[in-house]
Amino acid sequence: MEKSTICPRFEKGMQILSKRWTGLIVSQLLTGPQRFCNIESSFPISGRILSERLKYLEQEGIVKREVYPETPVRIEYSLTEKGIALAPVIREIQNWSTDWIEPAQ
Amino acid sequence: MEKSTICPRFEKGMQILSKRWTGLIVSQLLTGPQRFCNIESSFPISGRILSERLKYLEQEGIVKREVYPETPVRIEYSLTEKGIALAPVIREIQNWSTDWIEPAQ
DNA sequence: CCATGTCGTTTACTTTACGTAAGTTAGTAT
DNA sequence: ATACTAACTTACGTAAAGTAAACGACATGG
Repeated sequence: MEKSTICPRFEKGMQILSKRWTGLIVSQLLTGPQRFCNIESSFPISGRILSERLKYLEQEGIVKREVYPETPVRIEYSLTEKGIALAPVIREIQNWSTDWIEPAQ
Repeated sequence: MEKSTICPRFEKGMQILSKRWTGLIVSQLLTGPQRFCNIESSFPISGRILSERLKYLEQEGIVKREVYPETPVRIEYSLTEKGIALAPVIREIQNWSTDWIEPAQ
């Protein structure tokens, strides 16, 4: 295993996107801000990993976490500008999937 | 962990792209057909995993493996039509990385 | 013939990531 | 007090990935 000959920014971007679930979480948040339990029920991710990923994406400046001290307290996750900028990536993955993945596995 | 409420094709596409290294392998092969050792030296992937991923991508119909019985034997990996169709996805990830990832980590 | 080298791949073993299930905390309702 | 929900967190087992060494096919050189 040697060092890269490719662009480190691209490598880092890929690293984020190729972490399991991050793409789906971003695509889900592109439909609008929402709470933990809503994301959790959108695809078969475990709560433990969703929690871990949201924290990671927050660190990467892609996701924003906001606490609304209502009653009951509401915690809402949304995309930052950096996260919203991933929309074209998600769109292209959707296009490719529609064109090249067979509907029935 | 529950079932998905999202498009299964998109979920499958995401699954492929969010497997570690697949995006980088595809982006490397977009620069042209090449052999194992060349891909291996493009980024810090281990030979064991590169071998595993190429087999996986071949199964998914994204990568094509061709053996040229020269001396020494040459094995060349290239993208299928399905693989080449990933170019816009890779391009958008590159754009996003250029715009949003800081050069020095 | 036997040692040496290369390429792609495989095996054995360790480390890290992920999945499952149960527990925690804070607030609300019954 | 008890029960319930949302959002985590902890503990633990399994699966995936990393490291290092070895393998088989072939070629070359002594």
